[in-house]
Amino acid sequence: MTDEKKPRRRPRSDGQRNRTNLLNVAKAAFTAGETDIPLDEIARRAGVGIGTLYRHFPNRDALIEAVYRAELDRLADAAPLLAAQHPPVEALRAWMRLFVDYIAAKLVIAPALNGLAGGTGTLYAQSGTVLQSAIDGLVAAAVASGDISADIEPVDLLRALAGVSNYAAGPGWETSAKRLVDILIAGSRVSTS
Amino acid sequence: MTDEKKPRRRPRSDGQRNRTNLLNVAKAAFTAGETDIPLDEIARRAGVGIGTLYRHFPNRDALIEAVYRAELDRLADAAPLLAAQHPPVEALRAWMRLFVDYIAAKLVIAPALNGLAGGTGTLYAQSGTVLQSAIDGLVAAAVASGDISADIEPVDLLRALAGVSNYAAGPGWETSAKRLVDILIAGSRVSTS
DNA sequence: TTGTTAAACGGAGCAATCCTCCGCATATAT
DNA sequence: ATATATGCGGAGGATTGCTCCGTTTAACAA
Repeated sequence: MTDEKKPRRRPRSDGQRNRTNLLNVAKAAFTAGETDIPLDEIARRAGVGIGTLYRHFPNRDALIEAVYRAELDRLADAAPLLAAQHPPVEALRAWMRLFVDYIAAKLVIAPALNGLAGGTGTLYAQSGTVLQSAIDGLVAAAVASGDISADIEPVDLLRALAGVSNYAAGPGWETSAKRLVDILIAGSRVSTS
Repeated sequence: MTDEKKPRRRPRSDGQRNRTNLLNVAKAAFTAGETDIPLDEIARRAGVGIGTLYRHFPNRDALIEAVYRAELDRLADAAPLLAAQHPPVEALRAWMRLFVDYIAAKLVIAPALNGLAGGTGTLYAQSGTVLQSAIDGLVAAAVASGDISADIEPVDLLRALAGVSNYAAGPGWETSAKRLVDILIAGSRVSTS
């Protein structure tokens, strides 16, 4: 497997520009709830040909994943920052709330995302990792400080949060989601019984 | 709104039979992970014409919802049964575990289901109610017995469980899901701090 | 049993969408 | 200025969702 990268040339500037254009347009569309928008339409709005879209993103799922990944990376990056500013348990809570805020900010990538899950589930395996490591650190710190139980698996919390994004509809869902965060925190503490 | 039903005749037997046939075939296909199966194929496997499928279910989403609803009803029906057999908190825990089991039994209707959420979200509003009332009863009993906090909104727990179904992939997901149930129960108890 | 009628059936065909293919244009490097 | 690899663009084949309407058949009455 000689998998070496040989960048004989620098990547072309127009290519980069078109790529980010496509991502922005797609993100805007998905955010606006137009999850079933034809790909031709996305290409048109971005001012490129359909062929260009398909070169950058070989199929619909790849495009969705790319949009999704970009946002998740930003969310993941917030974790170490919060860890530096708050005591462990509060950092964890804050991050989970941030997760909720992301969904509230109409960055509802979840629905689009879930369409993929039906296929292989590989998307989660890939994209999940950045969130995974983000929350891993937060939980590890809280365990180390003796605040929450060592039995807690970070992925459990992630699953719960993911669920929120699906039910993210109807009035009052946001307060409900934040209550859930508190329940999760309370349930994760070292047993006081 | 004269919304009266005038069943001038009894429903035709072949109609009923074809309808259940379609539901069974669709359920089998979705369960097997073929969420993207063409509707023509479903009709073929059920031994009916495509037109028949579309009369019973006006579009793909309607078919998915019908499959989904049938399973959810069964899950909801289990709630009062469990309530009669266990103390309140344990009944709640048992029901939530049953929820997990349903997903484990490859009744993964969730992925298909989530595809719809992107649209209007009305599906959740409709189908969610049967689960809602099921868990409402369980929680109310647990609150009444003084075991869990009155602040708990049942829907919060439902959201979390729904999340599990999305992340239902990879080895060990099931134990993770059951751990989550325990966390939720622990977090819902009357605060001991 | 036989006739009548409303209900259900079935599949050809239209429209929309996904994605491929390949000749053309342009940015990069010499 | 020239060469060439990289990226662009859109026509078109294949697939799928859904509609429409003539034909078939089960339910009911006499």
